[in-house]
Parts: sequence; structure tokens; C-alpha cells
Amino acid sequence: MSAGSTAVHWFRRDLRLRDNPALAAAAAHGDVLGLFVIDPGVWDKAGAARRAWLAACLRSLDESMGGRLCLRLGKPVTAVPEVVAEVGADTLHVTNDSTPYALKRDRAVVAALPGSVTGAATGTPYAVPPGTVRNGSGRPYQVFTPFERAWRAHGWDAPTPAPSAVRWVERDSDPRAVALLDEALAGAPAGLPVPGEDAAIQRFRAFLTGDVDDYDEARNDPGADRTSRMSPYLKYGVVHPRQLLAESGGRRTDGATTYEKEIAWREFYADVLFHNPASAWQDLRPVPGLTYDQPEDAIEAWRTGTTGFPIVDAGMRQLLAEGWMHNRVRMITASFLTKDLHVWWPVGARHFLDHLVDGDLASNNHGWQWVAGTGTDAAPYFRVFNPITQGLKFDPSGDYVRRWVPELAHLPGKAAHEPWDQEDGHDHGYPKRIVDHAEERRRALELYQRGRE
DNA sequence: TTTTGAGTTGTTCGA
DNA sequence: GTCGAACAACTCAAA
Repeated sequence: MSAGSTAVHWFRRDLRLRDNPALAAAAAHGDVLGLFVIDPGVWDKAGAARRAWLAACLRSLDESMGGRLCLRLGKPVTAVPEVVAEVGADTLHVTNDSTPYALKRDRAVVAALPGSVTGAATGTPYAVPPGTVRNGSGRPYQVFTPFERAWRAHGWDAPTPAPSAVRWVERDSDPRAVALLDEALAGAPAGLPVPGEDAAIQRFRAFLTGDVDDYDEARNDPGADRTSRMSPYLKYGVVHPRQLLAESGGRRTDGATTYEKEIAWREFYADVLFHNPASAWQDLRPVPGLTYDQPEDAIEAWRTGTTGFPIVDAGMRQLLAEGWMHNRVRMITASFLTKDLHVWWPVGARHFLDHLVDGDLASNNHGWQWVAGTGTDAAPYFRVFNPITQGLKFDPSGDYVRRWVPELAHLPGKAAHEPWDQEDGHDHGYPKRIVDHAEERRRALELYQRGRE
């Protein structure tokens, strides 16, 4: 460490102090200014729920830094070099972020730094950096299962200890940025997770104690809600997947292995995006001849949870209310939009990204492509989820559906999944089904098959 | 180079 | 009600 030197650590998707190699590198260099820049382009695209969640995470990070997080507002290409100049820093530290937008943004920022300032990127938000896992011919994997095998074989680093004592430098935050956080927090949805590293680890340990060992089964029950709920924390790097893998590493149960597999999916999709930046919003593997519908009213019914299909409506309302949706239900609602309404997947992916607190470009959009049949290991064209069967199978108690659709509260047990069978002469206000599933399934198969002839 | 086995999450139909 | 087969063809990965 050189005496008197200052580094800026620019936080992005690494809002934590523990196990943060880039921050450790900055601290090893000298005094550290911790910076977060609210990028209007990114901020405006996030829905109210994710803005609130980001604001909560930033507040928590600020507290853990003794109130010394410097917040700025503006395009990073101007805001970051400004702060670097203000504190007379000679290095800028970041954690790598390899999404298409981030790569472009970071190149521009580095180019805009004064010549005497060096940029240093350390680590990634992944256990294995995107682009690392390759097959025998040195090419990236196209399908998940072999990727996962190789990813496990590659192994991941152990968590690094927190920097023992960061000597934080203080600089005023931009009042406009502070006001944006206040505003975002005021609009926070109910059920937002507790922000902060400690809360995340605590939540994860509770999951390990209570839920992980029969995770293979329990994860599919949206009513029981026994998933780890780590996705919002992972979104902003409040925890690093390395930490989760280390915490669960001692368990060799099927459930723990399945959980690791879910982490591997996140890593796989980041890898796919790394190699195929265009797949964020374009078909990774287009289905030849496939055409789409644009049924505006039906799309709006889907968005608002008024399709008349209980499990679909429950999920869509949970998304609007909480900024979160159970994964099983994400698949069901995505299948409904793409296969029952025949809508192009980016329409749904955009809506999800707008509202999800964990909205992650790579996982969200490739998940959508998987459902739509345009993604990795394209699903057989005939795989169309039946929203009624799925509801009965995965929410047999009907608890999930009744929780989110009050109009169905009068229906006991699984009857909540088939309200049309339970006419009691009263109008409970639940909408009629907007489509006939059997008919739309046939049409979906037709559309997918057309290009093959 | 060729071959072979396999591919997250499903549905329906008929025995 | 349960269970197995059919629903296509293709691409990938590794032997």
C-alpha cells in the first residue's frame, strides 16, 4: 500500500463488504471512496419494486459503511470520472460485469478516466466467471447438463474474508440521488426482503436448516414457499454465489445438489449471454416460420392477472404485489403468454424485468426463451403447460391461488383451480377464461410446426 | 471423422 | 386411478 493514495470502489452488482475481492483490492491500495452511481437509463427501466429493493440495499450498504457511501446521479461516463477527480484517486476498482450494456458502459468510463488513473476489474458476480467453462474443443457449451458437469469439475474459489478495516474516504452524496432513494423506498411493495448481507446469510441458513434437504420436491410448491429466496440478494450482489455454495457445501443430500444446480443455471445463462449478447432480446435459435399474435386485450389481462385461469392470475398478481413470483409459476405464466396467447416472448420478458425485484437479464430472458422454445436446448414444440393441470399438481391445496385471488377465497381445496365447475349462483367477480386452453394448445402446435413443412 | 446417447421442469390417450 | 407410449427431429458433446 502506498501512503496517501486513494482508490475509488465503484459498487454496481456487488453491494456487500464481505467476500468482495474488488473492494479488497481497493482497500489494499489505500484509502477508499465507496461510490454508487444511479444511472438514469437503468433506474428508469426498473419498476417500482426493484427500485425500492435497490434503494433498500444501498441504504443497508451505507449503514454498514458508517454512512460513508457516496451516491451520485447521472451517466457513469461522466459521474465516475468526476468523483475520481474530486478525491484525487489514482485507481478505480470494480467487479467485472459482462452484460452487454455493462461492457459498453465500462469501456466508456475507462476511456474517460484521466490518463494517470488506472482501472482495475476484479472478480465477477459468478462462482465461475462467464466465458470460462469450455468443452473439449474449447467451445462454450450450448446445453445445460454438460455445462453443469464441467462447471462442477472446474470448481469455485472459497469465499475471501472481508477487508479487515477499510479506511473510507467521505464525499457528499448528490441530494437528487438521495431523494430518488427516498422516493423509491416510499413506494416499496409489501413483502420486500430484509436488505443487507447479514439478513441474506441469516435467511440462507434458515433455508439450509429447514428446507434444503427436500428441496427437490418442496421447491415446486408455490403455496409452501420453500425456495431459498436468494434471487433478490444475488441480483445486486448482496451475497455472492460462492458464499452460498460454501454454506451449503457440507451437505450431500439430493436437495442440496439440486440447489447447487439452480445456482449452476444462473451461471449457465450468464455464460450464454456472454457468448451471445444478442440473445438478450432476440431468439437464440429462431423457430423457422413461427409467427406471433398481438392480442392487446389478452396481454393486458395476462399482465393484470385477470385471465380466468387461477394459477396464472395468482402468479401475475403476486408479481405486481410483491415484485416476485415463485419459479414454478413463472414457467406457467410464461407458457400461458407464449403458448396460449401466442405472444412473442420479449413482451413477457420485458414485463417480468419491469416488476421483478430479482429481474436479471440473463436468467430472466433465457428462461423465457426456454419456455418459448427458442432458447438453449429448445423444448420440444409439443411441450405446452396446461395451466389447470399444473395448478392442481403443484398447488393441490389451492392455498397459493386463494392467497392471491380473493375472488376464489370461497372455494375450498383444489376446487379453487376450477371455479367454473363450482357455480353457486353468486357472482364472486372472478373473470371468465379468456381463451379455451385445448384450442390454443392445438393452435400453438400448429404454429410451431408450420415452419417445418 | 463417425457414431452414439442424451437432452430441467409436459400432456394426452388408451390400456 | 395408474402407467407407459407417443408426441419430431435436431443438435450437442463425448467417445
